[in-house]
Amino acid sequence: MSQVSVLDVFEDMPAQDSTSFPDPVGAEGGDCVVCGDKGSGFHYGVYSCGGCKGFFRRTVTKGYVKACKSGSKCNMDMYTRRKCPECRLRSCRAAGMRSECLLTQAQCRSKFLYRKKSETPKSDHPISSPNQEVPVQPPPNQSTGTDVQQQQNLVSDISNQSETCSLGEVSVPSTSSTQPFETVPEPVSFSQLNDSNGTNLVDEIISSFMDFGSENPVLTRTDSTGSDDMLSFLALLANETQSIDENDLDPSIGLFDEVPATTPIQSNSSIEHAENLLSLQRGEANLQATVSASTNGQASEENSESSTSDTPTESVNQATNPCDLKTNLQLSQKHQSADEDKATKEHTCSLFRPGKIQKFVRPDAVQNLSPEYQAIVSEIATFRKSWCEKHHKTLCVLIKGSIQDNSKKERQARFVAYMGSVMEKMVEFIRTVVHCFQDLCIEDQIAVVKASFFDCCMIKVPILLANFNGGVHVLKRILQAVHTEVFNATLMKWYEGMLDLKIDMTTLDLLQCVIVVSPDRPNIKGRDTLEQSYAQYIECLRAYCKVAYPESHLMFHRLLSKLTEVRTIGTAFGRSISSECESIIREHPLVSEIWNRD
DNA sequence: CATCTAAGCTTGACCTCG
DNA sequence: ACGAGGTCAAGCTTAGAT
Ligand SMILES: [Zn+2]
Ligand SMILES: [Zn+2]
Repeated sequence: MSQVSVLDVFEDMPAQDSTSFPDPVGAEGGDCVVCGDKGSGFHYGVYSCGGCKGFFRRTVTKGYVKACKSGSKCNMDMYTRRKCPECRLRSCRAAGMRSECLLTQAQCRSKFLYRKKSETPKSDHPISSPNQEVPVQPPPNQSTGTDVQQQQNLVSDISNQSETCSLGEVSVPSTSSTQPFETVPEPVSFSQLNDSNGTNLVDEIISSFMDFGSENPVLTRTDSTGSDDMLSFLALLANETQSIDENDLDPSIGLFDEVPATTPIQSNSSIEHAENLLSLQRGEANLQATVSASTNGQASEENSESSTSDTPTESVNQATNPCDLKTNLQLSQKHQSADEDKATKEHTCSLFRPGKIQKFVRPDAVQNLSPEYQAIVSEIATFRKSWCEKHHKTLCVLIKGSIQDNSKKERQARFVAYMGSVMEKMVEFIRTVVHCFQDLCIEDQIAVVKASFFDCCMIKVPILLANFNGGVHVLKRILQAVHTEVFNATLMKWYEGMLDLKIDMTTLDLLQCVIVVSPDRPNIKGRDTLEQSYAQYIECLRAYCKVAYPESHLMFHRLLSKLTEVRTIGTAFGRSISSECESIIREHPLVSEIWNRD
């Protein structure tokens, strides 16, 4: 039962210019352009029959179709159209049907909730406990309520709730001690990775890659074999899996003892810190955070009811784990203990070399921006640069650790732990860079993070992969344990497609901002705030594209279409996770808020 | 191996909504 | 009226039992 992803099919097909809005295809009153059946109207831009309309909607939503067995060249008529879904999808695409015309899941959900709300205007008490989140009920399931189907619905519902995501950031929080740029510690060489000449290949390649002077690093792939081509090196690593796994790691370094896959990212010290912070803050959020911060074992009393997350209290084993989304949102500033910092420092390796990064933005480009956008861009760049300096060691440890994970179970645990850490960093990014975030109420903040998590993960994949030695290799190994083959292939294509744009990190971060403040999130009270911010980031992105990619006039439009695409793949990312991971996810409160639902 | 059966999946006519 | 998404009976496919 081989399957082919919708994105793959679309990529194969002659792409329409997504920046323009072509005239509808086909004649009113005529036959379906796809299959020749009697047309019922214009659907997704094409005059087509109800069957093809439904088929296109279902298929795009689902994300994959059964692969064709006869070379993807089947004829389409109203009788044969059922025989080969892949060819039918190709016909739809060829006819000009546009997936952009489908509403996003957030829009659908929004619509559903809106309808539901307006259906029951009487019993709707305007005054509701701030703590009591409107229980976001999924649409009623279809009649066939089997276990498997429920499971699928569950997963898809989660993607409904949490639409987007961000992979680039992992790590140990140490916001308090922002290091001055000039005092970047010199990385200790990870000398095992030597080439035949005895020189340290890794260091050499990475330094040349990172030594981009005053330029914002451009993430790209090339076919050149020059030493400045980070990706060719990554490919090299991918081809040399064995040697990296078995030989290139020096066990004496003991990197892997530090971050076992199953260790929750936050530890006891975070709780203390959370408590300290909470004592300084006032308002309803305090209660929620307190609830979240209490240890799971004790969370039975008055807390259990007010908790919006449905983590079954009895199933959580970690004695202390405040990895709750709310708590996380409270922890705007987390301190890393000196000990931890020291320990991490000792394990610095050359996977990433922040010392080589001078600037994350092209000064000349920024100067041409209006002061408003200049401020936004500079802030993003500063954050990213400081982030790299702060977290590179932890990332190195994590990536090296991932290489070490041999069993599927270990990799799944790593993935879950990693997602938790990504979530933390994403929150840090949002809090630091996206100013309007602070204006939202805590429920909105949670909704926004949940809804953008998967998409952000996808948009940031290039940052992760291009910045870290062996990133592709590591990611592939982990993903094999967690996602379906079909999805992984799609993800790699997405990744390559992003690299082909040759955009820089600041652009990716701007995209992330746009994703985060997308106003079409379900159940948002502060929609106006988001809308304003959204408009601002979109305009900023347009302006930045103009100055940063003067040679590429279509860049802004390409990025917009990537934003559409990222929703599809982000949704697929959330949906295609292996059911084997469920138990692990359940043990990680933060991650379970994203992937599990009631 | 053939047949039966239940469960799961896909389709498309028909529905509501804005 | 139009074109989105939602619904669900009917048909088709698949996996497991006999
Ligand atoms: Zn048709
Ligand atoms: Zn075919």
